[in-house]
Amino acid sequence: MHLGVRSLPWLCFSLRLCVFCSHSSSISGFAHIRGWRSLRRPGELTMAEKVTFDLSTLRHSAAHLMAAAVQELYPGTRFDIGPATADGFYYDFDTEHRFTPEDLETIEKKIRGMICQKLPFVRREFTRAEAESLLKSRAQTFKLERLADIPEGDAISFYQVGEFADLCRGPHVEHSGQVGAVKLLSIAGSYFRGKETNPMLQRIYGTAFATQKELDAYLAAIEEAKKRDHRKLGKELDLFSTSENVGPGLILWHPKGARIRYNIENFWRAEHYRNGYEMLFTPHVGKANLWQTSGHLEFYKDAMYAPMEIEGCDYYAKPMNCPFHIEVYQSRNRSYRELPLRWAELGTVYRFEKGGVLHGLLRVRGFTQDDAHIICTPEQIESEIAEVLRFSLYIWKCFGFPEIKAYLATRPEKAVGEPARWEQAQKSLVAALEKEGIPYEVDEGGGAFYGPKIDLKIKDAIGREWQTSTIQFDFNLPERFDMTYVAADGLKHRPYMVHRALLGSLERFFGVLTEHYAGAFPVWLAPEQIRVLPVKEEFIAYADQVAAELRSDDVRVDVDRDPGTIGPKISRARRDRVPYMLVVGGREAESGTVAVRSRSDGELGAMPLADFKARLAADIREKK
RNA sequence: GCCAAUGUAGCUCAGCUGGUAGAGCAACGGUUUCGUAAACCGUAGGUCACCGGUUCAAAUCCGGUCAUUGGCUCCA
Repeated sequence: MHLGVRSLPWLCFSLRLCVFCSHSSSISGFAHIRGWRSLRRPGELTMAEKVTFDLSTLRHSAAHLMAAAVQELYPGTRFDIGPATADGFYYDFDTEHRFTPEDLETIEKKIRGMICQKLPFVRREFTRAEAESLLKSRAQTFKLERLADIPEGDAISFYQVGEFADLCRGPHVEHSGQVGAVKLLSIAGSYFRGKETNPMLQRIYGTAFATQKELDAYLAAIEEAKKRDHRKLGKELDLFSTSENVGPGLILWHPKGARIRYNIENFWRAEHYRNGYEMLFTPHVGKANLWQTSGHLEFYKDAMYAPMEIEGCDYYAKPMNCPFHIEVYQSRNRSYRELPLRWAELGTVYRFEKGGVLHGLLRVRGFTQDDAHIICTPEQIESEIAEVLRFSLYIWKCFGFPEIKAYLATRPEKAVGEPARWEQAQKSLVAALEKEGIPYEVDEGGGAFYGPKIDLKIKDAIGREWQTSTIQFDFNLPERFDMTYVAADGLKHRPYMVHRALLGSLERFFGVLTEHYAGAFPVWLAPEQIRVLPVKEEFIAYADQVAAELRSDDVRVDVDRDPGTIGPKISRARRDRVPYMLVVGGREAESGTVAVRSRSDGELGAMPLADFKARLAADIREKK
């Protein structure tokens, strides 16, 4: 009994099934019997086996197989949905049983069994009433809600594989053998329909590929990503930490991490000055009335650190820098002749993020924004945006991210500012994107309530995308703070204001950078650029001499003073991802040379120290 | 915040069904004097996240708290 239709636990409620069964045995190819549309029978699939399916179809089918396995192993489970995702699939279940990692293996085994059996995926259409009574009889409450979502007039279809039939639009592979290779990856909780007030379901994530080889490659990629995990590398390379005594989501930068950050910041500052920005410094806290005016207390109070009362006045740790920048603007009258103003600050802000969302450096409670505000006239806005885009691309190139994607986020339903201004702002964003020749996608309704924005995503060394830069129009704050400038007509006008962050948060960016370089920071950023390794204890003196000379050129250099052999020294330097090792012994001491070993190119042989310095200078200049 | 898992030496981890902790690396001391991916010997290091309970006895069982991890929700 290949189809298992007769023993259907919850589909078999109509005589039609019997009709189908008797016919299907004699029909090859597609069969249409009162709504049933069968696919080929398993024995006749020789041709179909060569058919390749869209990966997301295959994964969606894999999700059904997983659900089928779960239904069999844990009877009484209620099902929600099981779609394909970017790298795999999941299915949401509601069951008394709490899934454990061991269960994943059991379920996986069952799935493999079904794959071997080449069970067909069978589609059947129902009327709404039939579907409803079917789902009701099985107490599939979540499915009933999903059914109600299907618009009147749309087809209501079920797909069955093995013993499991699921309300589902499809499409699916023809039979389970085509699912290929499946791996279940993790268990997680997830709210029904993603709403916090709804019950929490158990979600199992997995992935599937047409072949085991592709699956293995994917799993290897996961392993590679794990090796690059900034939390692991941060510990291993002694870059940063958090402490229970300090508080979750608050980062302690260790000397080596701080060195890298300092290099990033210095570069950032120099480039900003070169590109017409000025720097501001503003306080970490401000009075409640400031946040009242800005609207933060109204919109984001829950996400702000609780106030501290000083002299009968509430002060809040800043969740944003903008109100302070606006206060600088408001410190005197402004003329159109001053505009545009481009004010930047590496401002550390504090946001009370919910405990469960914190993640290494990528999601924290205290972070430093590379924030800037551009205050300009409406006429200047387009060229200012274009300039920010050009500047961003340049910065990303310097940090080794040549591939950038842009997203234009437009007016959401709840928004401030007249639609005409939104229209105009969005138009200038598009014009700027086109002027810089940056391909972009439109994120309809994805803008902030106060204005449209462009988000940039960068692609790292192993192809992952990270959202970092954001360029946001703001119709809200200039109004709220009643910002004005005196124009040529002698009248007060409202300036345009743009928030923009390139690196985003320095903490987050540092995490991304660590993963991008797998901890092997390029010479210009590396906390320790050079390590001098004497081959014998007696050459430590010469090593010190070499180090001193490099240090006088502001090179970040250390000497491995361990009295041991050269092997372990090289091993340690490699472990610490030092870009250059200089091995020195009797030969080098005599000739005033260094034997250079590069992290990326291995042994380069002995060369005069001056030659090495030239090479190093070139690396730094080229940001290698 | 919600669901689940985890928390043992600086790091990576072992420690079964309860009988008051162990390895490797790192650190420190010594031996070795050595030329490109880890020499040898030794020493020290732990209120087993924290608090409470059960028990003659708790790293181990139970409850709570905190932190971390995988997700969900959120992300100005």
